[in-house]
Amino acid sequence: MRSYKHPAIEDVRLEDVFYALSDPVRLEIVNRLARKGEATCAALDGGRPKSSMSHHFRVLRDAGLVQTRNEGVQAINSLRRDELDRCFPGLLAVVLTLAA
Amino acid sequence: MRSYKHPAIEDVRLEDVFYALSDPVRLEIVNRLARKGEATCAALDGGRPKSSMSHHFRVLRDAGLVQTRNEGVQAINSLRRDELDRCFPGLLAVVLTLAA
DNA sequence: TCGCATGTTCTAGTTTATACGAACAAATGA
DNA sequence: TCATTTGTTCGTATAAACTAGAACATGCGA
Repeated sequence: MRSYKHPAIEDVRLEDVFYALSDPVRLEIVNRLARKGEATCAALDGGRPKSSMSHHFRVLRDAGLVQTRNEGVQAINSLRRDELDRCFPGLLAVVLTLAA
Repeated sequence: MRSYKHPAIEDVRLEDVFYALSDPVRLEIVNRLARKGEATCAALDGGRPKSSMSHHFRVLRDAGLVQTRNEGVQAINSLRRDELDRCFPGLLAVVLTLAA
């Protein structure tokens, strides 16, 4: 459980972001992270297996939406708000408004 | 070449819209339609085969993004701007700004 | 009526997701 | 040191997408 790859936000394509958001589970994750600020993977599984959640978080990381850091034994996830706002101004706000 | 299925905009889920926009070809189509207002399928193929374009337009229709009507032998496509703005306020504007 | 143009539908092939169990890695605490 | 917890990685099975050719339907003009 160590070393996550986070792409430079400039390398993220708009299509990648849309793709990441096209799955209900991931859209829910983004929505929850926006409200909670941070959350572990386990806190957001809906009874889904760990491997499935790990997969979805990875897609979100690859799309530049989520950043993950380790804290002890757990992984803390949060949105890359500032960077997203800089590179895709307005997008996150609309997504969070509509997904709420 | 007749009778297209256009879902009621209320039945369209946000994920469906994101999914439709997650393909570069389709994002390009949406972008072009926004500028041109209307266009036939043939006008927007980039040398791609007709069947591929037909597929992408169908995905866009199913996601509520595009409406198609027949005019003689050709199919005229356009964005469902007003309906999208009503059901997903702000979304199209952001998409078109960022995809430009 | 015949031929042409525009798209759709069908089908197949290849690729790409998704889901999930099992094995594994790392950190923590007993 | 050993068991526990959290999450990753691997392998595999199933489902869905993308691409594209071929056949087909429709409308129009010659």
